[in-house]
Amino acid sequence: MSKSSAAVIERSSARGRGRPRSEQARTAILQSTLDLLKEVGFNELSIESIAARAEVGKATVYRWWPNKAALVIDAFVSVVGEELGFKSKGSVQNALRDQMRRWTVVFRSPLGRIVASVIGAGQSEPEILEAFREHWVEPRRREAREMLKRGIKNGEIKDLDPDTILDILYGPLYFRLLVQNTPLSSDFADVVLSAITPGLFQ
Amino acid sequence: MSKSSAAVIERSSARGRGRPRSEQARTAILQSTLDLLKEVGFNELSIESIAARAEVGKATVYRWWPNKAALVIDAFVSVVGEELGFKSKGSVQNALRDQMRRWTVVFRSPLGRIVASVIGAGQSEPEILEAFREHWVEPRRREAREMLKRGIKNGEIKDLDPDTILDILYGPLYFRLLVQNTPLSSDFADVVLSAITPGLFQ
Amino acid sequence: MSKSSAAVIERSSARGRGRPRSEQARTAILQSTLDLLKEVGFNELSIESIAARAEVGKATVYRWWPNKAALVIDAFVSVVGEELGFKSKGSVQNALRDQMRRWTVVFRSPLGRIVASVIGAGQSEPEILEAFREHWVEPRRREAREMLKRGIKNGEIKDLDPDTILDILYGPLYFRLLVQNTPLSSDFADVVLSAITPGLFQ
Amino acid sequence: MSKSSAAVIERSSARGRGRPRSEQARTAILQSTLDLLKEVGFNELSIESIAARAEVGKATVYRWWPNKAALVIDAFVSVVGEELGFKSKGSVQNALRDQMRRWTVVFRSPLGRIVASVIGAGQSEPEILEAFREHWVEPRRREAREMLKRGIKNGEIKDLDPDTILDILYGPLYFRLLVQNTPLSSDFADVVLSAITPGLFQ
DNA sequence: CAATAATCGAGACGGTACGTCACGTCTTCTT
DNA sequence: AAGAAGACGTGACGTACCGTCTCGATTATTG
Repeated sequence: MSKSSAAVIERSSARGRGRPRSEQARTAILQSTLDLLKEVGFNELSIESIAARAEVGKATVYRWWPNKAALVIDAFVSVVGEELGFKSKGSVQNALRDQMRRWTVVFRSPLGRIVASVIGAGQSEPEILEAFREHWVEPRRREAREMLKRGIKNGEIKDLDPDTILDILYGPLYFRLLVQNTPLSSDFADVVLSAITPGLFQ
Repeated sequence: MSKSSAAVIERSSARGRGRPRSEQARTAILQSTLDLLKEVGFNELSIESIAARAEVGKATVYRWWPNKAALVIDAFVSVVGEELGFKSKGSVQNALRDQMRRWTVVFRSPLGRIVASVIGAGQSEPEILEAFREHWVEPRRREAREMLKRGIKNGEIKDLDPDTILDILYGPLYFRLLVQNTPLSSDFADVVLSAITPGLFQ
Repeated sequence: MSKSSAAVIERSSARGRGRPRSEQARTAILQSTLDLLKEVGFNELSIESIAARAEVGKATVYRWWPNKAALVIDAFVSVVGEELGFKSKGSVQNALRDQMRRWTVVFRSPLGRIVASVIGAGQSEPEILEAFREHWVEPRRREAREMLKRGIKNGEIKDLDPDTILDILYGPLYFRLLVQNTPLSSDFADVVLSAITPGLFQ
Repeated sequence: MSKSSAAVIERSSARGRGRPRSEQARTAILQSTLDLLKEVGFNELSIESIAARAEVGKATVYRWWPNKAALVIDAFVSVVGEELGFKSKGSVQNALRDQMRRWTVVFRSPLGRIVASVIGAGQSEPEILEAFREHWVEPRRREAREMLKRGIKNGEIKDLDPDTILDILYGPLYFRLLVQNTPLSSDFADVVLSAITPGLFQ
């Protein structure tokens, strides 16, 4: 979390001569963005209101983020913690169940609405989607892929492409997050995993 | 197409005294909306540009649709054909495979981008999501549910909630449509179905 | 005065199809401009404040005037009455004295500060100066030139270029208006005319 | 040039402890100001662009000049040479003709545009006008006044207030400089002087 | 067949937010 | 202490659309 946005905005960077960037302004902007994102959603979110709430000049926002999309991504990334990693030490199956359940919790929280907003905004702005994949999907997939590969190697699960497996497992959760046809309960995670279990585990 | 917008705009059948609504204007507006939706996405879509392209007064748009969302929904609904119904007459499994494959084709077409735009826009505007479910998801689910119930009754598939099954089957397709991490090939439909088969079919 | 600004902004103009221009808005904008011009001067004058005071959208200002300069000129011209024409019916000499005296009065009034502002602004923006000459200098010169030509024809004054004569007569008044080294009294007009009399009248 | 800016900025002769003021920076700033004043005029002149062109920190400009007006005045004063003094040793009339001709040359030069800019800027900012009178008008008037008084005393010219005479003689030149209705030729100086001669010289 | 009435296009209206620019101030390191 | 660099909060710029409104013109039904 600490230097999360460094991935998007190159700070540090040789320490130039002028007045250094205000960390306070940066934090206030990201926080205001998150707050407003939750309150009004991406479409109604205006740079003007972000700057006003952060008590910051509009130009300071534009100095560091080229557009609303980049700012939203950065705010989003800055808040993405480690709470979604795999914690179970047991079988692959247990680890998956445990983590999928935790995702349903996250998806029901305000962070879930932000994730949905970001994917939604990404449908109009490719770079948002790109950043979403890079900063949200990929970091989680990296870990999951390793675990699945281990499972494949030790014969616990069938030899399928790990990314395909993950699309199948998490796709339904995203579907309910985004389409909201049915509430996203923890049970749903269990059902999805159970349904896939015979086809996945040997 | 005929009664498409009737769902949103209740046109009086009483046939008042004045000049009747111009069918040409209505069609041109919906078509311009679809075209621009494909070109620039929902966020960058402006009523101003729609009216200009349709060669129509802005007030004519506002007279018939209360906001951009309603217009997009109506345009979307007007273009949703019947081409996505179940056609196979064989087993449930074959019908599913056949239709899932056809969905990947649709999702790769311009209509796929529109579906994605509508879901995306729906993340900020609940009524768009509501309309998406009502006019897109539900009509297709109705048919699919019947088929699954038949499969359950005749013992071909396990006794699970049909909607849950459909979320599991189609969720991954929507995931790829929306997140675009991997191209949506027809093979993917087969893989999803295969993976779910042992857990679904008895 | 009534349709004075028509010279700058072409109104009337065949009566297009759309909603007609709001005369009320136009008047309020010109009046606000004059008021603010007197209060803060040309440099500190902002379109934003003009629009706010006129209770008008900023875009309405920009729709009709390309920039601050054009607006100031138009406001300026709209207030230029006929009070500066030649009224005396006697000799050319009497007419000149009478009018030069009246100019010193005008130059000491708020209108004088506006004239000075316009000339001042014109030093940075050529089109302001152009408009000043066209809408202020030239209309007055036309009349004066005729009178001088009559005086030359009937032998009252020497045969010099009328514009040169007028530059000599009015230049000193403008000098005091602009440089403000000495207050512009009516007496000064008399002194200038007296000094030039032996060289001008035969 | 040497003590030019002393009039505006009182530089301490006490020679404080720290790094002394950079003469190079001061010169570069004044030169950039003059250059840009010629190029874009007073209104479009920005401290930002002056500092950039002088390759100087913005704060360095603000440290020594309180505002744009003071800087322009200082730059203007720094460039005002002695080349406009009276050189002719003959009659007052010859001296005036000679000098007025030289003024038309100056007014057509870049310095003429600067003089015009300064007077123009002075219409919005009184201190500029004040400085213009003090540093430009008055030094020249001092000399001219003496000469006129001599002429009055020896009977060459009539007993009129010298400043009034000078306003009458130079007003028309300033008028053409500022209003630009007619090019400022040397001939014009002769015409003005000739026209005033019978009323001025005995 | 005229009168009435709702629609149409066009486009101006008061607004809001955009992204940019310069303001004058400040904070850092360098000279 | 002064310099350059450059970030800061502020506020106006000129533009694009918003959703509303007023026009003249058009096209129906109704008396």
